[in-house]
Formats: sequence, structure tokens, C-alpha cells
Amino acid sequence: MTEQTLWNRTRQAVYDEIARTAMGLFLAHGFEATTIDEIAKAAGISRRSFFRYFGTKEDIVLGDLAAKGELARVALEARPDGEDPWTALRQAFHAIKDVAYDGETMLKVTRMMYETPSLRARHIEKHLQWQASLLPEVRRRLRADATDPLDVRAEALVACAITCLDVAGEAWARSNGAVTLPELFDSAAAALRP
Amino acid sequence: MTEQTLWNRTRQAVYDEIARTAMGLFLAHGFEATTIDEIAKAAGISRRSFFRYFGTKEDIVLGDLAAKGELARVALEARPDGEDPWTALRQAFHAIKDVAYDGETMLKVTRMMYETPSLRARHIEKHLQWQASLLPEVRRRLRADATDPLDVRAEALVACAITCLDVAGEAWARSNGAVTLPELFDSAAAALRP
DNA sequence: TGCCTACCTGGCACTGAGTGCCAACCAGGC
DNA sequence: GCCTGGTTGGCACTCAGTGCCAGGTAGGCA
Repeated sequence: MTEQTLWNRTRQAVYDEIARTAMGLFLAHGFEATTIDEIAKAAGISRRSFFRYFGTKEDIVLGDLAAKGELARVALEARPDGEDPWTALRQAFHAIKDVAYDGETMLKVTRMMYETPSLRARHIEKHLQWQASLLPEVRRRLRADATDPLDVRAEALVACAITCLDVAGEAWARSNGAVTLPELFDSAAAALRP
Repeated sequence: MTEQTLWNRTRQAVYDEIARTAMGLFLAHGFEATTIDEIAKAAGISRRSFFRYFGTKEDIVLGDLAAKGELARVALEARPDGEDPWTALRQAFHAIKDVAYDGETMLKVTRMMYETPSLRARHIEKHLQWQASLLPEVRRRLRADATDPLDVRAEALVACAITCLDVAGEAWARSNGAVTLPELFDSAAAALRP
């Protein structure tokens, strides 16, 4: 982890402040309708400085997604060694929890994510990084040969598990929270193995 | 289908010419390194006119992907009624054939697609449209209730079938064509039901 | 105390994608 | 010959994102 110097703490505070401000604007006027100039102005920083904290506008919304992927990887590696890889993946994904906002806000943010094309695209892009980070462990469990061009079992399992999570997320956003995300995820995953 | 007036035929010819020219530039200098100004100049049209044929640079590469989705939908609807939905999806995807370029070029284009972030993102976006278009038929076969927020079986099946195709495509591009795409797709799909 | 270094900041200029608007053009129908 | 629908190029604009530079500020050190 990054050591907690004064610099880093200040930086983190500014980062959080920008994210908070921007999210408020997004929820009030929509993601696409909010320009980076507006965010910078509202957060009291220059446009140029904004890009020192966030590479793109999308990163504000999807910031902690990479961290969640690491959570899933750690959880997967903690699953018992003999467990069926697909089951292990399913269980590992239950370790992912959203704590950034309260339930109502989380629903709004999720809906925004699935409805805004550029956000949706970046979201999936981050999932591709999850895939890369989970792949080695699933390969190990399958005793798969990474050099065999025909053996795509590990890739397929990981990618489809993530896809199920995505399907569940979209259904959750549409359902207005009538059902829980883990419930939906299990329902999606079960559909593949009747 | 659009009726074949003189206007439409001319328009189609220009469209094809732009696509051909642009693809040549992409393969020669890379997708991101090629600007729209360069494409327009090489194709002998104005920058403004380019955007009347293609909404984005990515659409040049992914142009016929929507048509392929329709191909898959038609093939799915033609599968026998009693067939297991997952099997029907698998078989339907075998109807998708690439005929746009010769094998070697197709490999290069595919590799470019998987390696360029913006292309990859749009590619997945198009796949989301496939999902929407295939969903009703799979729901019908599952006798699924579209209003039940917990029933995500159809979504999961369609999305994962597409994901398998995507996994297969990436593996194919990486393998330099050592194995065929249908082979890889079957291998990926089989991994989910051992 | 004063200097040096590291890091941050705002501002400016630039590229490149994508859009709105307008004046000009051209083929076919009446 | 005129009208109409569709097209074209050009101009100006917005917005995202990057490179560069000059200035500030905190902390370490002599």
C-alpha cells in the first residue's frame, strides 16, 4: 500500500472531494450533460488539475472497480483447492460488496452506468481486467496449459462468471432493488447449469 | 431492404470506397494513429462528408457487425422448437461467417479489434445489441416471464453465449489462425457444461 | 536562516472527435 | 424552366484529453 505521507493524505482528500462533487452533478443533470469544466469549477480546481486525478470522466464513477476485482481474486484464491472452478468463482464473487453509497444512491448510480453508453463500455473494459487477474488461478485449478491455443476453458469460465455478474447488475438496476444482487447473480449462474 | 435507386447505389459505392481506403490506412499505420482527416483526404471526400457515412471511426471496422447479429437471430429462430435453448444458441452462432476479407487480413483486423481499447469497447457494445435482439426468442423457448425481475435465465444464456464467442475470437486472433473459430467457440461453450 | 529538491498547481496552446448550420449543387418530376 | 429532396464542402463550435511551462509550497539539510 502507499505510505501515508502528508502529500498522500492531501491527495486522497482532494480525490474524494472531486468524486463527491462530480457524482452530485451527475445525479442532478446526468452524466453526459455534465462537462469536466463544470466539475472542475464546482470542485474549486482547474480543469488541468482534474486530469491529474482522473484520467477520464468515466473513472470518477468506476474508480473503485479495480479494487473490487482484487477483492474477487483474493476471495477466489481462498476457496478450497478441490472445489469445482465454476463454484469457486461463484462463491468468490459473493465477496464483492458495494459500500460507496447508500442503497438508493447506489441504485441511481448503477442505472446511470448501464444506461450511459460510454460508462457501460468502460465498465466492461474494467471487467476485462478482472478477467486477466482471475485467469491464472482458474488455469491452475483446471491444470490448463496456457500455451495450448485450443484450451479456452479458463477464459470461458472467468468471462462467463463476470458476464453473469453483469447480467445480474443490470437486472438489479432495472428492478429498483426489489431483489438483491447476490440472489440475481446466483439465478443467472444457475441458468447455465440446469 | 432499401430499394435500389440511383442514389442508394451511389451512396453504397462511396461507403464501400471509404471503408476500403480507411482499412488500408488502419492496417498500415494502426487504428489510433490514423485520423479522420487522413481518411477523408485519402478517400477524396471532405471531413464533414465522412461523418455522413460513418458516425465514428470505429464504425468503419465494426460496420457489418449488426448484420451478423441479425444472421444469428434468424438462425436461432430456425432451430427446432424442442431443442435446448443453450444448444440452439450454440448452433445459431455457427451461422455467422466472415466473408469481408481474406484469412490473413481478417486475422490482422481481428487482432486490431481486440488490441485497440476503443474498438474493443464498441465491439462489446454491438454485442449488447445482439443480446437484445436474441433475447425474445430465448425467452419464448424458456417460457420465461419477462416481467419477473428475478428470472434472468434468458439474459444469462444469451450473454454467456456471446461471451463465449468473444473469448473464442480473442483466442483465434492470438493463435494466428492455428485453430478455427468454430472449434474454439465449441471448446469455450463446452467448458461451461462439463 | 537560506537553499535545494520534490511535488503540486494553474494556464496556455494544441490535437482530434463529433455536431450544427448554411450556401451551393444536381438529378428527377411536373 | 421551376421546384424538391438529397448531397456536398466549409466554417465555427463544443468537448475530451495532452504537452509544456512557469510559479508556488512543504520538507529536508547545511
